[in-house]
Amino acid sequence: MARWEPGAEERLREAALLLFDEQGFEKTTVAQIAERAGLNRRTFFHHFADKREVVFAGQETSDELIATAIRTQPEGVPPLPAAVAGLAHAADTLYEQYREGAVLLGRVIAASPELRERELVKRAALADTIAAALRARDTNEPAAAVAAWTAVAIFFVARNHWNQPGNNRTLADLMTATLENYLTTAEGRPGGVL
Amino acid sequence: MARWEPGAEERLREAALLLFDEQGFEKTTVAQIAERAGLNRRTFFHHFADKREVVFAGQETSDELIATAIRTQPEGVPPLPAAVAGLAHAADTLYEQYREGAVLLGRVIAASPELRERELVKRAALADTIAAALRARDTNEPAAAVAAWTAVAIFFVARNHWNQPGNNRTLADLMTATLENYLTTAEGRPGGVL
DNA sequence: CAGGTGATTGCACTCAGTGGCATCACCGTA
DNA sequence: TACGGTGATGCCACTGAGTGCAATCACCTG
Repeated sequence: MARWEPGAEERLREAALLLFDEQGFEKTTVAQIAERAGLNRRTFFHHFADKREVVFAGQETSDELIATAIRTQPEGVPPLPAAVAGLAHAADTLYEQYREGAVLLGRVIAASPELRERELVKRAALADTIAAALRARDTNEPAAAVAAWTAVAIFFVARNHWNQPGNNRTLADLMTATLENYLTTAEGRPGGVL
Repeated sequence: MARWEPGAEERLREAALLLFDEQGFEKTTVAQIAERAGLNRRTFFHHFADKREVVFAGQETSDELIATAIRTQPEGVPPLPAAVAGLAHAADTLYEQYREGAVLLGRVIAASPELRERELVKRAALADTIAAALRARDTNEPAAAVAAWTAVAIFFVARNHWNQPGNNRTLADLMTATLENYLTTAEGRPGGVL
């Protein structure tokens, strides 16, 4: 007989998400999360660096995958389409599986300023990864940074659609459409609404 | 004779910046800041909502100014150039005065993850303002969000150059140059005629 | 069976942030 | 001059996040 029930981390994550959804992130204490998971407050901090991390854990963006997906785009492809294509490829591999939990997750994050703040950090890290990959394709530094942030914006705009309860298009599909729409709209031509 | 020395808020800000620069943000306690400013710990929180805010206070982005600057761009101008032009116009009015303090401020923020995190929140708020202004110019929703984040990226890339000790170009000038460079290299349109 | 490993726990601590209340110069008004 | 309101400041006590350290104890290995 095991001394501890297995899956402590998963239990903590689940308890946290439910409590955050019920009471809000700010009104939920780590002690409550631990108690619902049948664990000690101290144990929570052995699994997650802080209270916010429990929401984002498991969403490792796999920098390696994204970077190589961008680097291996055909040579002639300009930076922004290359970044979006690489990101879309990686997104299909990484994100498509989370589809069920994504709605709850999105609601919880949207409801809390502190969690939105942490998500921005993830965004920035993603942008840095993309920018580095673009520089490796000989894009100059300022353009790489700007294109990276544009690609990230496209990713999150697409993800917000993908998150919608009724949606059944793939994330990669939505990203391509968002890029298309952005480029045609930015040029001032009518049409192309996502 | 006044009961209190005037300029408490300014004294707190100055003490905080110096201490952050000397010891780092994380190793500095609010009690230390207050003590150096000759004030009570509690008083600090009467002036600033939290420890991070003392760094960003006074950098109000004046949403109103930016929004109108974007909205009043000539009608034919497409979203991204309109956003950048409006932002550049507002930047000249708002930022050019802070030039002296900007180097120290930049160094302090760059050195602390917590402060970089807070700066991202300001970025996101700026992007929301810009996106709203673009929608008011009849840009469709997804394109407005993407163009807004691109404009913000251009702004911060330009600001990093502007922050450099040797620099003597204006922020607006650098923004225009960054946009120019981005359009010619990143989106794959020869000549960069957006 | 002895010893090491690792997940868990308990305790005590620092520090951010908050709420409530007291203080007291200053200002306007009677 | 007196009086009451205002607002910046100070003090006390509290909650809760996050940390350091040591102890526990099932399980594994030699």
